[in-house]
This record gives sequence, C-alpha cells and structure tokens, in this order.
Amino acid sequence: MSETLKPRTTSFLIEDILSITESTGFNSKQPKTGMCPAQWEKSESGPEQLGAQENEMSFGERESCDTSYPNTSATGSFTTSGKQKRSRAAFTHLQVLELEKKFNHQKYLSAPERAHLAGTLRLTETQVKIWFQNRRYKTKRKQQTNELCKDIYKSEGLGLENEFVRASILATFYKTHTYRAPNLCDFPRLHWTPTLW
DNA sequence: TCAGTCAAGCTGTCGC
DNA sequence: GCGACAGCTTGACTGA
Repeated sequence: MSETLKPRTTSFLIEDILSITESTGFNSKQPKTGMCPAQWEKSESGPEQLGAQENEMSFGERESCDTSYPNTSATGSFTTSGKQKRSRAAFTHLQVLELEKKFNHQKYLSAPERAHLAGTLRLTETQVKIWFQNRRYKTKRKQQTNELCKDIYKSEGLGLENEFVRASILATFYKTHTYRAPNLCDFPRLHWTPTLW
C-alpha cells in the first residue's frame, strides 16, 4: 500500500506515547484483560524493562499463568438460541507492547514480516493483520478528532463563536463519529453538552 | 447499570 | 478470484 499517514507532530508523538501507555496499561492501576498477576507484577517496573522480562519468562511459564495466551480460537460457548457466541481474544501486555513497537516503526507489514511477528508473539497472522488494521483506523480517528477540535479552537480565536459555525463543525464531527467520540477529554475547554450532540 | 474499550465481523474497493 | 485494505459495526468484557 502506498498510503502514508500525515506527518507526525511532536504533540502527536506524545499523544501516541500516551495512548501506548493507556493501551498497555502502564499508567493504570489495574492489569488489563489477558495479563496474569505474575506478568503484571513483572511489568510494573516499566515498559523499558519489559523486553528483558519477556525473555526471562519462559513460554511455559507464561502459558501456565496467562489464561488467554492468546485466546485465539473462535470456539466459544453457545447462546440459548443455538448461535455460537463470539469470543474476543484479549492480547497480553507483552503482545500489545510488541505490536505497538512495531506499529510505531511501520504502519504496514509485509506478509513475511507479519508471519514473523505472529510467530514471535504466538498469534495468528490474521490476528496481527486485524490488529494493524484496527490500530490504523484508531490512529486516523484520533487524528480526525484532533483536527476538528482544533478547528473549533480556531473559530473561537477568530471570534467566530456564533452557533452556526460551531454547529457546522460539530455536524462534520458528528458525521465522522456517529457512534462514539474518542478522546474528548483531551479538550476540556469544549463543553460537550447533550445539546451540542 | 452503563459507558468505554477493543478484537473480530462485515461490506465495498483496489491491485494483481 | 484472491488478498489486503478502509470504514464502520458488533459483541464480549471491564471499571466506575
């Protein structure tokens, strides 16, 4: 694919780092799904030491403590209607960290690279592919949110605070985020009242 | 209980 | 036709 993402600004890089810490749970108090307590304890010392820790922890050790390592199979239980329940694999912190590292380095993977990464992380190639797809979409959505919110700031700066301008920007925003509005907390000056929505 | 997160599902498009 | 992609959407899961 020839698509290139927009140049990354400093703030965007910082945001990326923040989002990495968010998604990997390093800034949170609780271990996220898929990470066993032993792994969480080991990772608490920080992301920079995680690589070494991963090496220290054998796969056997990991598998024995990590109940979702990884929960790759689509075999789930059945609902009362006889329909198979969709299962959602929860990747481990280490898996996510490695995926994030790779993603920060390159947004697209070739087939051999994907296969290698999948093998390393004990995921299927499809899982790696889907993870990268979702990650790109997430990045793009975040970028769109930032740009639209900047537009609102700009309109305020130019004294264009009339309701019509705000409404049209928000209408665009609403169109691109019909079902959810991520990262709005990044813009505390905006009043996301129900009327705006 | 409810809102947020995220892996996976679905659909349409594109290049080969 | 096939595989990979974008752009959503769904549904399982979680924390507040």
